[in-house]
Amino acid sequence: MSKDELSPTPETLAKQLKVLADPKRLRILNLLMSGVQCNCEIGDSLNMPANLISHHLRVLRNAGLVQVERDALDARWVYYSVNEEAIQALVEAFDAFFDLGRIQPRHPTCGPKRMKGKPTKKLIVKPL
Amino acid sequence: MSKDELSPTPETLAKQLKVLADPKRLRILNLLMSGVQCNCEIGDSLNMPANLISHHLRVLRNAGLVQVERDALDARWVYYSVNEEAIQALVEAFDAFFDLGRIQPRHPTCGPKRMKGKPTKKLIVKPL
DNA sequence: CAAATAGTTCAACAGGCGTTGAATTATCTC
DNA sequence: GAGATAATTCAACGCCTGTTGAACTATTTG
Repeated sequence: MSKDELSPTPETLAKQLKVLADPKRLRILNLLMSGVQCNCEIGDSLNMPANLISHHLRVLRNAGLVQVERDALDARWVYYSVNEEAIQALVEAFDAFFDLGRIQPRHPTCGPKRMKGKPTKKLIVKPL
Repeated sequence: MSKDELSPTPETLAKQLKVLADPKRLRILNLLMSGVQCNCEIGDSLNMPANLISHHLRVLRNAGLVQVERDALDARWVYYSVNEEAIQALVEAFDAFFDLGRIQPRHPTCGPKRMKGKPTKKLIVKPL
């Protein structure tokens, strides 16, 4: 049985995917899921300038995918971590949208006029 | 037990998500999964010019997410359909990358110097 | 208080890409 | 063959955004 969550609208899903559709942001997320959290550590691993990391982390934070903490002993250090609930919700939305169970058989309302009687028969022939 | 597929590299996943991170392309995919397949029908449903639809369908086709057929009786009509195997693989890659089971406990290699002994204790305090 | 450190913010540039309108191709009808 | 139809391709514009370097804030150290 396929998932019974209602799939999100294309607009909202596209907005979330736009945040993820960047290699460096995904590399940052990848590190965060591996337990790396210090901002400077991310910069070292990815060979990225600190300000660029700040920028991408801000995008991820605005999307609610990432959380921030400050070190209690030395407030200059900040630690980022993945928001598990948000990731969970995102995966569910993605899976619901692309659930293969949603795929319906073809039912075109247009096409050659003479096909009016039985419009949904064999097609193919030339793959273009 | 979580999925045992190895998660894709951030670069390859970002490339695939870039294709999906567009509202109109997602709306097209949404229609294709609902059984609508005629190019003109998509244009009617979405109030989009035909050439723009062609453009987006090309992007989706280059990504392998969509297939094309021509009408056997009237070759002017083309019908698009979702490539189920590609969608399946995409969902699996997405789920594998964002599998919460991948999340490791924090193990920072940097931080305040005096914390050298036990670096991974309580932090939080100010949410910034 | 001055210097150093971790991180953020700002301004500006450059490339990519979605959008648009017109031209082009391919096919079918009369 | 002429005209109509479905779709694609082409050229051009404009905006969004990732990137860069410098300035700025906040905090800690000596």
